[in-house]
Amino acid sequence: MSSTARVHLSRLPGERVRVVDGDHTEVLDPAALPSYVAGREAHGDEPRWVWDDTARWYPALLEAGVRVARCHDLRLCHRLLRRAPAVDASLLDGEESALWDRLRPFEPSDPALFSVDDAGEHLRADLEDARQVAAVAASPEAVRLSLLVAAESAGALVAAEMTHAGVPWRVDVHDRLLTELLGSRPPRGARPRLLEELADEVRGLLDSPDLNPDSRPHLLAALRRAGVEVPDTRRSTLRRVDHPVVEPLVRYKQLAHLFSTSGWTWIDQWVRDGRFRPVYQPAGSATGRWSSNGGGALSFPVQVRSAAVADEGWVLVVADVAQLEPRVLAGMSGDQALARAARGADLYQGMVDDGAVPTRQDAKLGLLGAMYGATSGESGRMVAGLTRRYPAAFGLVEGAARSGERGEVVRTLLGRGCPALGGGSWDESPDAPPDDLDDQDRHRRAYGRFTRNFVVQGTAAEWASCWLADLRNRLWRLVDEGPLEARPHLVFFLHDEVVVHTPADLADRVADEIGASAAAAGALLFRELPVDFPLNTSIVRSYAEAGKPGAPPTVDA
DNA sequence: TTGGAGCGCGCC
DNA sequence: AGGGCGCGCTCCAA
Repeated sequence: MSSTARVHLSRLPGERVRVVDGDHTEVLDPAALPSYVAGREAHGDEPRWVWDDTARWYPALLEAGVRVARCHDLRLCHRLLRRAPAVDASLLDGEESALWDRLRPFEPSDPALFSVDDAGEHLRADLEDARQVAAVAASPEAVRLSLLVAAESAGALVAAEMTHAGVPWRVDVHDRLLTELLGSRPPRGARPRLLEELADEVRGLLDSPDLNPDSRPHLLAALRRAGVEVPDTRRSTLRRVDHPVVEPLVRYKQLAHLFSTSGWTWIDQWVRDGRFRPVYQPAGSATGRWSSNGGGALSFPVQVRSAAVADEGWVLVVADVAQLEPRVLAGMSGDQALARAARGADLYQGMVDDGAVPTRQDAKLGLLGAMYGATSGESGRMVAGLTRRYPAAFGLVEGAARSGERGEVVRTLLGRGCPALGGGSWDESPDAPPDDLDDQDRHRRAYGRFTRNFVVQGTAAEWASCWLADLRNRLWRLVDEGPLEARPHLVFFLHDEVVVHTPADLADRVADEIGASAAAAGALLFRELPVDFPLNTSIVRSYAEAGKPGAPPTVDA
């Protein structure tokens, strides 16, 4: 690791904080921590703060106006290193290591630093950190793992900062939208007027006055009585049926979904003081992608994005990567031909221009099919032809699938290992391999599809972490002073997309930095093979205006 | 009353 | 027989 000082923070019984800085140890009152940290940051040496869980320590610092430059998140990295195939796991064993194995992510509902019967209260950050540093150093993949560990920790800082700042949210706009589509807010437990009218229309058309359209069995029975035979009530299934009930029923399902997932209850729960503050879990999924356990940050529908509106005099800079995963595949596999197709804004078109496929749609189907393990249909057929044109790229995912089918674990470019077959979290069957041979075979094949996708999705997540980490620093340097939320700052991240809230006069520079950090992330991960990571970037007042190619950037009201 | 499973939806 | 996730709903067992 670098010469950066590592300062270890641990909780002590009696609500004290132990600070270990090299040979120097002191004990602080938690209330004194922000000024201590601010003092160390101000000296410019920017130590690496080592703590058990960023989500536990950092919010209070941010609340006090203290931003840190770097950290090491022991819980995240412990998990990572435990599973990394290139790490000698025995180096992680030692005093308290079983407790680190069991440490759960910090929950925002917990008291910030101390809770009564919390085993973690006694965990020694300095001891665990020493084991992790040694485990990385001893690995043949030390360089890549160091990068991964740093990027993941930086991601944890970004997550806490985004929750702290929040997405600017106009409740009045959201409410107006809901009222137009659903009618005014109903009393608790009731349907809004327009939704109820649609339900009535469906009941009438199916001649089932008591039907609850939210109940699948009832709905299936009512459809059957009306002569509609369907295996399920999915929208795509219903659309194939020719019956007058289909149109109002599909509309009902759409609006019911909006009402329940993004309606007034959601506003009450997640929007405070004009900010939507989702809770992120960096590396919360098996592949290393972020997950979210609050606010539905990963799925808030396009329909309500118009309520995300920049503050007066500010704008949102929205940027997403075009075809992130195929580009990552090109980079990690070293596939020269695919990398060549990836020069420029549209990788799929690049494959067409390359003469590999007749149409853009074919390119997309074939590539996605290869990454997801499609075996049949149009997608499956495309894969065969493309394998000849892009042998390294297609060979890489194919190899990962074979490894999985043999029951082996696979790893990402930076060394994250996937969960073992039957190990639990990759699917819902913890152990107990099926006794039936056919089932066992199916199980292995499913695992092969998982490992196939894991290598690409996981490496894409690593690219995104590096992107975020670099962008975070660049944004911070754009302005000389002021707390985080008074400067250009990240407010949202979703796999391959970022949103930055910034004073309008800095928007162009922010857009440049987003592009520069994307290029930097690519160079960092795939130095041997330059792959482009072009962005669709919009400067908008409202999130809903973003992402329309050709739409003029609107900077005024 | 509660918790988990399964469904269907939405995001990538 | 296409990967990852969260969430709200209904239904049913405890």
